[in-house]
Amino acid sequence: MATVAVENYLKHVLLLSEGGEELVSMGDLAGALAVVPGTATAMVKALADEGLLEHQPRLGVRLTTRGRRIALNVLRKHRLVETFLVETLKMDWSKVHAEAEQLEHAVSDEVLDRLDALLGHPRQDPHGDPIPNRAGKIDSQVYATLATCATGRRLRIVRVTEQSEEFLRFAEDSGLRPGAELSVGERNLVSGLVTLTRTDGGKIALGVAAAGKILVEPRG
Amino acid sequence: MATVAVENYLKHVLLLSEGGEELVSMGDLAGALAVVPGTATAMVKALADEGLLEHQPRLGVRLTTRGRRIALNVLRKHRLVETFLVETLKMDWSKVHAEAEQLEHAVSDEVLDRLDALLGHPRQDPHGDPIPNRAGKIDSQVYATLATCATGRRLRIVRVTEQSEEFLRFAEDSGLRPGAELSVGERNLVSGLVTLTRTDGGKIALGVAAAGKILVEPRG
DNA sequence: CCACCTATTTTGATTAGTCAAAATAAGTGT
DNA sequence: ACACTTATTTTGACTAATCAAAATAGGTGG
Repeated sequence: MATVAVENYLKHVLLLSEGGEELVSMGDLAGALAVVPGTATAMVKALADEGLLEHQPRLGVRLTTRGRRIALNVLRKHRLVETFLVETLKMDWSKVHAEAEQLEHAVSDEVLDRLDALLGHPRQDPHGDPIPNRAGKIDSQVYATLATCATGRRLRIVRVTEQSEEFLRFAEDSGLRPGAELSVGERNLVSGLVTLTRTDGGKIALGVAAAGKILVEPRG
Repeated sequence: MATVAVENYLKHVLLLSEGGEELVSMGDLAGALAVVPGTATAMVKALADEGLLEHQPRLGVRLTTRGRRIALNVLRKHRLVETFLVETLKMDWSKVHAEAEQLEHAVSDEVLDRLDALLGHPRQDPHGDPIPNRAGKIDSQVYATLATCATGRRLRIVRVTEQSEEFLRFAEDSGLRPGAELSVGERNLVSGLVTLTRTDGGKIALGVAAAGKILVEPRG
């Protein structure tokens, strides 16, 4: 059975490869896992020996089919647990990521399936992140962000791709959660400022980096 | 923060001391944790240095106040999680012990409190084991067992003190779960056999060791 | 009192995961 | 082509938790 550390390495390789087939650099992986680069190299070598990922020295890593299967299962646990914490236990969506980081390694497949049923087989978690189904299939639709979308049009927030508690608390306080509707007033590339208008007329200013974390679709 | 191993050592010292103040022998502790005796000695020495338990060499160990506080919190998590798995997720009570062994180390105090509220602050888990409250207080009523109680009287099962899946499946199939009513027909100390009569008239034979795992109170 | 049995402790090794710091490989610009 | 920068890998050391097996300490029975 995969240890907690192994599950975390595989999960982060999956997240960093955006679901695609690109190589993930050792630096990015080490950064995501908060370990020094040498540690990541050592661990990656071991995981490659186990056949869970493919290591191209000095270039990066990519999941094997087996590794991907495990990573998707961990991600499914993470996101279903987050959904449970918000929907059933009424926890604040800014806190559930940290909780799920622990629980994702302790929840069995049977509990997972029962949670899934209890919640009505949700497709997204509270942040709008897609939940892989039991077969490991995951919606990977590409959305525009508040940093890249057309201005003036009516939009709906579909996803917030940032897990830090501070960011999410800010988003919550500003009404920027999945499902909320708004439009982009103006975007100043020089100052890096994006101005939003909520349906209630309220205006919010946002840095372009933060705006890039918020995915939207045209309302319709 | 206490590691998983530390939490397990403290929890098992608590369980083996029956809530009382008696010393727990190293052999019993090592057995409960499924480690060799030398491992338990080493770990106990470390925990004593941390001030979590008191080690009397060659005699045994006992929890300190700090160790007891942690152990009770772990036990509370274990039993509330079991209750959640049975009540909310409708899992079989014979399986929830193993699940809770994992989850008890991953559930935060905040999630714990919300589970407690969701379940309506239960006093016992599905096996009838008392759940410590948040302050660490735990019902420690002494009950008779099917091996020690008077024969002929009408009884109610209050608790089944054995966690193994096989035993619990047998108990379930025989209608021996907390709340069930029955009486002890006869008890043969020579053969070690206990005969039970259910309310529906059905008879069940049980070894005296198994009978000792089932706690009862006079119905009334 | 001595030999023996049993529980406990010690000692030496092992594994997983980690860090710090030195060594190396791969560009990049001049 | 050469010196530089930067990412990656290697090396050596450490911690937590464990096992196997040898050493030891208490009783217990004769």
